[in-house]
Amino acid sequence: MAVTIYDLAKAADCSISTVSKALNDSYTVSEATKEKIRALAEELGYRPNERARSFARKKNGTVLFAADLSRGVGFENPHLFEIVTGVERYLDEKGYSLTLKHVEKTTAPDQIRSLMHSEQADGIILHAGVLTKQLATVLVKESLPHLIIGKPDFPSQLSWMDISHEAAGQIAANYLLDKGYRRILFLMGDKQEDQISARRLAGLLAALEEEELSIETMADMTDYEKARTAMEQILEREKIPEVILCTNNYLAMGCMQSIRAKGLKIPKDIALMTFDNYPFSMIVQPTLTAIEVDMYEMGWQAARFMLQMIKKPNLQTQSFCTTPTIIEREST
Amino acid sequence: MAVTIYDLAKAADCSISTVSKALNDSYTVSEATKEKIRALAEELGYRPNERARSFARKKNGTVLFAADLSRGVGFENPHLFEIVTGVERYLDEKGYSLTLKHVEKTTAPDQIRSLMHSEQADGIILHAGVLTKQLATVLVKESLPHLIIGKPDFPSQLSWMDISHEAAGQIAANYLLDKGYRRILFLMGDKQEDQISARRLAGLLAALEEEELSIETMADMTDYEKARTAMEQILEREKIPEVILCTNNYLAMGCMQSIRAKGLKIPKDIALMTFDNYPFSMIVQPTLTAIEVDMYEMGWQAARFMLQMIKKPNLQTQSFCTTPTIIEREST
DNA sequence: CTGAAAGCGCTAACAT
DNA sequence: ATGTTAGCGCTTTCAG
Repeated sequence: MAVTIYDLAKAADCSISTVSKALNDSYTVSEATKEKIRALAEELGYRPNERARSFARKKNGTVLFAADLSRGVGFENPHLFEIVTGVERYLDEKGYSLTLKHVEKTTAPDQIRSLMHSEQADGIILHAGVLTKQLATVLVKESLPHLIIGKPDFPSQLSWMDISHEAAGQIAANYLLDKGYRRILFLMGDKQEDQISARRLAGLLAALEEEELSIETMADMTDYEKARTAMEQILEREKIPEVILCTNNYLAMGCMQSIRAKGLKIPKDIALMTFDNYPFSMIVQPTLTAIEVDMYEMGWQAARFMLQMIKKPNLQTQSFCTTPTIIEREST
Repeated sequence: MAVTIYDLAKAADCSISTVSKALNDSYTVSEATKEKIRALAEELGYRPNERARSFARKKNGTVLFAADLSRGVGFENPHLFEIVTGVERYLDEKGYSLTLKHVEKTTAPDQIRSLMHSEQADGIILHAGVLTKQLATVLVKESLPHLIIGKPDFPSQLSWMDISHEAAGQIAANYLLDKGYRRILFLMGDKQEDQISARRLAGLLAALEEEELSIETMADMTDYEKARTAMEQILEREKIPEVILCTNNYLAMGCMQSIRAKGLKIPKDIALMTFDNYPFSMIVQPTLTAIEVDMYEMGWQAARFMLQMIKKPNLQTQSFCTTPTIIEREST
């Protein structure tokens, strides 16, 4: 049997409460006995039983991270795991644990209510992908400590956190302006689906308007191949853009293909820049200048807020995390 | 306050032990009272307190997944998270939870000993990347329920699980032979570091030897650019290979670049195939035939073994998971 | 088939 | 500064 607080008390010739207090560094215990008990604990290899601890304290020291963890998500959405990583690291630093949980959009409200009521965790961070109004109601009404990753697309009392894609757009525009680029073409994603591109564009426009400049855009660039053929046509123009800004690496790759095929040099003849530092902006030739959004950092911040909310349950957080940074490379 | 087993007992006019048994579907309780209690539980919105449960049962229903979760790992190692996903899904199905934990190679032995002794989890799945002999000793000596993801590179009594890269090699070779390809060139990774390529080669050779064929290899293809330039030279030959097999998508991308630049057609003039269905084998033109290793499936299996070992602590598992499959596309 | 009672190992009033 | 004691909410013998 593992050594318990009783064994320690016996060995230290004191009561279990003194041991408990000593180990929890209570100020009502003399430094001398604390020392003694700590030494003894070390010697006997005592490890407090976390189960008993959670039970007595009525909290777990655990936060839940809930998202749709369907097969393939590791590949399709590495961002998600970068966030998870940041969350875990912060929690770990503060003595908390991270429990990862798959939930599905349709069943999430019940699942989450159940998980929280059964007190498996002290709070929950959840990906906006599984959020519904119904779930929002549960979260708010039952005042469950929560934080949504991603801004909900409906008004609510929810606590959430999101990357400022607008800021990313501004940063990108300012960088390009500084570099002397004026004729900019922005390749965006699906017109309906891709809200992120739209928000980036808003940021780009905000920055460019200050200089009374405009920007050309092409939407519905949903994959590599579309970008490649679009780029082919663009290069047929008499006057080509000075720089192509892509909303993701795949599009950038498509552009690069066409630019090369045409025999043009990057960045001499035309520059190329992309949002997201992933997956190949650093491995292609030339390496691509990219606007990176630091998902790890966002996870870290999210965890920080989460713990604050666990401590102050009436706290509400609604904020943008402005973490985009430029990684300057050879393509601009 | 949340509704407890006492409230239920009062409502059902019976003792708490009967309630407990009813809810745990014990056969010593009549079907009638079970029904009554279940209905009442539903009605009152009773959720057993998991903390109390774990405490009383002396187990958590939690398994730990430990790996090095440094910043960037979500991007650099999506495989890892695909495994995690598979693990979580299996555990969830069996009523278990997954706790994700960052550990570092150097401190892992202490961290893990501490985690397990404090009974935060019933078992631990850990990534071979953080495994050391010292840790192996801890795991074995203290007979902690564990499973290593990846075959340890030293002999031990550890339980582990790994993808059969040899099988993947064989599968690849057989596919190519069936397709009628004979002159095969295999682009491998770093000669020292990349054990996986070596194991794939072993499988390739095994299959080819049966047909008394050989294979050409080029090692130290550590990135896109190396593959691109290597490919340029290869295409200068009088007699070029019939098919290029790459150990990862980046190399394939490099090859593709050169093949196109030379004006050759894939697969008419030269075929291309790659290990790993990621990240761009499906988005390039032509789409690439790939040997996919199903990491999700491996995670799933790993979780299955883990639960077995939790139930039978003296069980040992050392096995290869043969999950590679061919995804045939346009490039061959 | 049901109930009484003894924990599970620790925390946190409260008393000394 | 230290000790006593009553839980935390549930499971699990053991009687009945």
